[in-house]
Amino acid sequence: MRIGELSERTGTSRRLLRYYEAQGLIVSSRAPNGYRDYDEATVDRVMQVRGLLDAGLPTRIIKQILPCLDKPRIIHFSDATPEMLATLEHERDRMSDRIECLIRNRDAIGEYLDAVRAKRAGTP
DNA sequence: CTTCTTACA
DNA sequence: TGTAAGAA
Repeated sequence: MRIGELSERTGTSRRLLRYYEAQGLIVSSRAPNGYRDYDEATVDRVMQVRGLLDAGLPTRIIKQILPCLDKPRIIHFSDATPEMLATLEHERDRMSDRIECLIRNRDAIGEYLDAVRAKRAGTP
């Protein structure tokens, strides 16, 4: 498929798709007309990348650990160098911190909402 | 019409 | 990351 379809199917702009490729996060072949050509698996790969990006990981880290997370949920511990393990542990901890931060803010918003509702229900 | 590359008030 | 521009 061409970049337009991949863009629609992944909800990612063409600009970003080309950027991901430049960063080595995804790959593509070229059609005779020069257009990028992606295979089905790329759709999942982009979702994979987006998930990692959304989790707060920088593209440079994703580039080096993506080979370890080829398929969703399945880890390739074959090429697990000590550096790689350290990086993964670090990122895992960062995710945990982020999760805690998110929970705090989510709860703060929840409390605010409850307070507003309580006031609205008490003084109509 | 779609994609490519390059560049930036 | 968006968008503009010129070419294919």
